[in-house]
Amino acid sequence: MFTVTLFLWYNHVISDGEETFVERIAKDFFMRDALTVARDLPGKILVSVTPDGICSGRIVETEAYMGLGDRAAHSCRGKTPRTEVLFGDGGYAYVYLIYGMYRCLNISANVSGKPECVLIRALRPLSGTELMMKRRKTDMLTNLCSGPGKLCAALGIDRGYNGEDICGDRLFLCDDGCSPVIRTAKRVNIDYAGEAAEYEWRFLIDGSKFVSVKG
DNA sequence: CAGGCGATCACCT
DNA sequence: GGTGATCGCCTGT
Repeated sequence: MFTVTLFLWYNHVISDGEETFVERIAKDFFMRDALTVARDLPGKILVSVTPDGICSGRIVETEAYMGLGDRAAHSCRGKTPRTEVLFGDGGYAYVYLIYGMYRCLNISANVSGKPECVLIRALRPLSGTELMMKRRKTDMLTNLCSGPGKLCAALGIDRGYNGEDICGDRLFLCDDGCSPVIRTAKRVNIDYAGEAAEYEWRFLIDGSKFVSVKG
């Protein structure tokens, strides 16, 4: 199994005893349109640091939400208290409660005034799997982070993370040079969005066993 | 200020 | 494949 230990004071990981340097992803990565960011994120490593421990996983599935013209986007009808963070600069977490009991993690994209974001839909677990298994009450690796609600539970992300800097101390992303083959699909559970439901704005690592739903 | 509902998940058949 | 859980947010009165 691929195990990673992250040392926060250096930007490197140790993978199966071999040291590999990684780059922390900076704000400019997220200051681009959400479609570009959503396509570039699969393969990158998401890291969560909490008092209980450090968890990380490789992003294997994302969706782009394009704001004002996108009927599936929460921000399509303008600014509300909930969606306020989307109207700021890219690179901040948008975390909301869905179906009364689960949370979804998005990263705001593009510049201030363009309320776009990328939904993180699934991870391949890398480090901190024991902690994630404890939080999720399952020991099945392919079921640990295979959905937006699941990965938030696994990483300990609650609504206190809304507005959190995605290049910060509690939450950040790394690039270890992985450049997987990406395929597209329609976004999930947005049947209400009319024509926008047909757009192929979901991005997955081709062949990954860790995605949420096939499509 | 009340009512409807959702960018999901787990469990059932 | 079908459905119930569960609650904050948004909309329309």
